[in-house]
Amino acid sequence: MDVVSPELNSLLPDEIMDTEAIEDVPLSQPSGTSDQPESGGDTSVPMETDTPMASETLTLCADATEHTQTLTPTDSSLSICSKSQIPISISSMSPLLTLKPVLATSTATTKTTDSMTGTSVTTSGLQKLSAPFTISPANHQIILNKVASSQATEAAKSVGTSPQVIKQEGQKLLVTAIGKSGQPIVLQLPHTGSKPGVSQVSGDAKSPTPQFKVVAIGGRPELKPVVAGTGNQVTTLQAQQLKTVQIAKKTPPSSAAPIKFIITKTVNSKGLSPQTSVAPVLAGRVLTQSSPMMPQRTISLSEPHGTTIQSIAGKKIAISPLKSPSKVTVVSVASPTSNASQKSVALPVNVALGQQILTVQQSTSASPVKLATSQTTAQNIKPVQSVAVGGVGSSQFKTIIPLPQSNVQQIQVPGSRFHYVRLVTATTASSTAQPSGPSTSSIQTAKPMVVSTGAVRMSVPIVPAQTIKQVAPKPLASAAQVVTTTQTQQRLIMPATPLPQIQPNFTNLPPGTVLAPAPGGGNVGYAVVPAQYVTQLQQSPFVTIASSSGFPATTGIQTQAKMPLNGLSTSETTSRPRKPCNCTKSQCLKLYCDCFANGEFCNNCNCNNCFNNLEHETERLKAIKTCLDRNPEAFKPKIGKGKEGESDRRHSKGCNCKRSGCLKNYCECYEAKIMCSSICKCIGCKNFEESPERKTLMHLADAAEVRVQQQTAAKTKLSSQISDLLMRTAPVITSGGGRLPYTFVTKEVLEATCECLVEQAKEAEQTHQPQAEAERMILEEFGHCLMRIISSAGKAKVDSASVSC
DNA sequence: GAGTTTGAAACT
DNA sequence: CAGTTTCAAACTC
Repeated sequence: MDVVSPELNSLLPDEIMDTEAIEDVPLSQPSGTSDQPESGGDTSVPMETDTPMASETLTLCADATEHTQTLTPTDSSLSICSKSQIPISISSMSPLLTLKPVLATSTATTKTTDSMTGTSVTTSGLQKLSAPFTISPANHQIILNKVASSQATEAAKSVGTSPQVIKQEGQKLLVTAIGKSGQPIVLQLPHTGSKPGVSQVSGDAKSPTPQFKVVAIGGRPELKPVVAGTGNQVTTLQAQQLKTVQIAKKTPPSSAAPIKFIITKTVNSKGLSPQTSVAPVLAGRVLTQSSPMMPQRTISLSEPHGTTIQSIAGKKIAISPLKSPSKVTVVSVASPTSNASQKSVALPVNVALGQQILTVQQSTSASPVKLATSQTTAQNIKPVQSVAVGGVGSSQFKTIIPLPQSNVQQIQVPGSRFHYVRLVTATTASSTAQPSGPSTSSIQTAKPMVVSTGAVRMSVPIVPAQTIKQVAPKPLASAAQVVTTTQTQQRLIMPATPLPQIQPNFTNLPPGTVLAPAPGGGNVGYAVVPAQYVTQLQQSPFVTIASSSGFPATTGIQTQAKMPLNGLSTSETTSRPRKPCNCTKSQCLKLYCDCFANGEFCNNCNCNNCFNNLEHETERLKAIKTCLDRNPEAFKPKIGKGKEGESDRRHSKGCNCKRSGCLKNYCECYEAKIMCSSICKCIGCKNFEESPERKTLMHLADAAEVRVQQQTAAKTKLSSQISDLLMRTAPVITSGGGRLPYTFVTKEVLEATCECLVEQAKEAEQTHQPQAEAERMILEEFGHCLMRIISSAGKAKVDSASVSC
């Protein structure tokens, strides 16, 4: 069941690689406290799910109020409450339930709502979900009660907690709690249990239409029943559609990691294919059901480290960047095709929690990442390329998002760090099992990848750069590829379909790279979108990815990576608005364009005929490929550390200046505020340590800077003085010094003055004075009024002074 | 703001 | 790899 290769596993953080939960089905107490500092600052994150179906709701409630979710619709229901007395009850026809609750205390409330269909997902304050379970075979319900923390901690022991397995008639519900904070709780409801040691009882043959209606997690009082159909009946019965709802729960700073729930529902609308596979991926874990012949349904409830919320329903994807430290971008892609025989959603999610990676993969290969993969899925697995580009300690995540037919919509919530990407995969009727697709064996490359069956595939690996460096830099088989680069920024790549024709070397992909499907090719492309550029995409209908702003630059390399030529720090560069380009002929697809060279999309630029945007994914991809072909390091920072042992930054290639003396910004070294080095080929260089010209220039620059600072300070001081003066003079001075003249212009005075002016105007009108004369008369009267006011003011002041004296 | 200078990128 | 051209930023007026 493991999909992650051992070597990769070894590289992954413990939190991510804690996969024992899945395999170890035995019950275990939820782990203890979460070490996760992440705050629950974000209280709610709206999620958007596309649910063509009627509203379906899965509710997990953890709030103080006692919520008992009992989903006892016809078939099955899932209800999880984390309240102390609140049970998690799961009822399905033939469920095999594995519950691995993580001890997570989260107060964050996440709500996902599908306005279209009314599907809503709500997660709130899910607190320690823990055993014991209460299983009532009679009504197919499993009640998971919150266990006292002490129990949980004991059972949890160090980090991981063994999963709790509840067997119930062939279906299983996996609630996986990862011992460490930040790890997901996965609830999986495969129709048939394939795991050893788990009694596999076929679902109730009489089970009604298999449906999962789980949408709400958290403290929403109104809980809707979750209906989970048995996997057995899927074949021709009800129209099924794949629905995936992922709910992320935020974790308060002190509490355990937030819980993210992913609920995936596969609904075959046409019932064309008996095989329906849903591979929910939660917090880096993918639980897949493997039942070759049986339709699969998986409900995954995961608790991500961060506040990420994923809502995947049908065709929509919600991506929510997290607050640091859990800088996680979650991307979900679902593209159920109406008549696709197999509708599967693979939601492999690699979530980097801070520096952590959560990798969820769907494959049968034994990898540290544990997942339940349906065999049927394997049959239908299409090649999925998940590229994890992790910059060394990069402070940002980049996301490569499969762009299904350019149907990516950005959903952004103002004021929220959560960014959502809606990926609408073009409907392909041929999503049926594709033998030509990557074989399962290829998928089993034991490399971090995510393979999903059906038309939709998702892979969201986020690899911390420092954690993984060269995992699979080499292009892999078409089926699955994992590319890990030492890019300074982390990227999130979500392949949704077979690899596009253009497969540039991801190792050097620039941030913001969009890997688009080849023209006329597959319906899915790749978009590499740096998180910090999400804002650039607000106007873009395609992709939205958000990033957390608080990514700290952990390493010098990282800082340098984000340090453009100007030598600014990462925070500086990210916070400072990028200078707009003015390209006219390059279409912003050549390195002439700074935006393109920096891996950014043009935004608010002055360029003409710009192709450096998501609207021109293909062209941009080609351009990137061209640049990489020409120079594999074209998109790498030019300013990096020097030779080993050298701490000073230096230009990677050196400059070639001839006339500027390397003392103008023409020189890239000078522009980066670094001195030329031995690798420079400049002529007449004056940009060296002892250069008098350089010193003079530096002094001048310093002097200018000081001057600017002084001017700024002077302006500030002057402004402050003016404000202070106004503040002091505005109010009437009643004691001592009297009042300034204008303070005598009270309302009454104004009214009187106006009356005088009006009277003067009337008089002029009555006397038939010309307009000019009338104006003169009025102005004259106004002058008289002013004189009287001033006179009165002076008199009053004198009187006041005399009185005071 | 227009024109010039400059050097990296692109091209041959 | 070197020479040339293209390009956009930097700079000057």
